[in-house]
Amino acid sequence: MRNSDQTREKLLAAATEAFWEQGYSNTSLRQIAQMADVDVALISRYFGGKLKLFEAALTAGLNWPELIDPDNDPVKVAIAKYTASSSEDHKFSITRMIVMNASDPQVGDMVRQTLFDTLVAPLESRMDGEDGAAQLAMFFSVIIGASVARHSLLMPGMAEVDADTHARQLRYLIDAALQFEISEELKVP
Amino acid sequence: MRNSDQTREKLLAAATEAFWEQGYSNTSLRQIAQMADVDVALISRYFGGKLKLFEAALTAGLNWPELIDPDNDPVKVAIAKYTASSSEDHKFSITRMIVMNASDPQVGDMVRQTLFDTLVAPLESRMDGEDGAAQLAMFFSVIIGASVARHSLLMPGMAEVDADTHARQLRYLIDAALQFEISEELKVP
DNA sequence: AATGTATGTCAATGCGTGTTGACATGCAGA
DNA sequence: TCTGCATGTCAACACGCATTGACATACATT
Repeated sequence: MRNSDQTREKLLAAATEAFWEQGYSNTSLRQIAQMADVDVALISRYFGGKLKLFEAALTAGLNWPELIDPDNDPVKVAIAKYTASSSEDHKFSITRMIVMNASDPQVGDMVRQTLFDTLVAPLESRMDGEDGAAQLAMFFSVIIGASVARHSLLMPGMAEVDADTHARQLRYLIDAALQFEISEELKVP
Repeated sequence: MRNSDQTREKLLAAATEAFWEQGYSNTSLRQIAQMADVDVALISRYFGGKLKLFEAALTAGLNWPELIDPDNDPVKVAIAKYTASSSEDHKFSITRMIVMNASDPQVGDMVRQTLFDTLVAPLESRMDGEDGAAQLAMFFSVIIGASVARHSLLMPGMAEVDADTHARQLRYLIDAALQFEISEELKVP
């Protein structure tokens, strides 16, 4: 039984898993085809090349749709999604995807732009005050740093702790970032 | 005039520049050889392959030697070195090198281990208290996140600000990280 | 000056990659 | 049943890569 839609889905699923786990340059079309149990040539036929397939897999794996939900507090949603995604299926962590591919000459720009469009821009309008932009940047800076330190670098003191403890660490740094004032120093009891 | 030491130095210099700027997989031996104006075959002869050359270039570009100077406050030195390296020659930022290559299947382990040996381990003994390990991890998490956000992702609110402003942002987050207590919430005036 | 070794040059090899075109086969409509 | 198109299969191509070995050349030692 021949079904082109099904094979396209199988290819996209395999590509999403491979690209999100290993990055763009470390994933070959032959590997994806083998995972999907489909001939390699069909990738170029159905998706038009590796770059297009990556583009499709990038948006397919993006699972932060609630971010643009206007009813939710975006920061809380971001924290919840991050901690959830990093504990169970860290595979599909957007920070991991970004950091992994940001320096790639072929897809770096695309990944950066996607990050900006889907994560930064929706939050940008909600930040107010003269330090809003800086706070937002520091917010993402904290999330990205924590993701790298915990999951990529396996930093002692952060990698081996349970999810709740890590959530506390993250929440602590996020709170600090969101209360940054350029003219004020941090005061702690 | 034939001089093997000089060509080795030329190769190592070119390799250091290329590897630190583009990462391991995105740098070819042919490019390095061309930069150094040396034949490609001499790389394998003198260094024993691409992996060994990268290892040499990794330690050659490591310019945080003061970290293990016992007379200096390690945290202050780290901050100073980071801000300095990130403003002028961000090319040789250790955080950039790590994030760029941490997910590489060939050199990821080596890079991670080097980070731990040269940066984390020397600081580990100086952290005290039950939250010392967590504070240290959060300290590096903040540094890495800031580096990525500012230089790799060009995050608005962090990338376009001058070095002094960024140093204030970084210092603010570092102070917060170093004062983390697992049982205490952050309080800000 | 002759010789031997260190250094440099060049070509080729084997491998993996993405992509393309020719051909085969299954399936639906006439 | 027969025809035509969609779908799948296979092989080949061109490219870039790291690595190796044979050969040439410069230099130092005798």
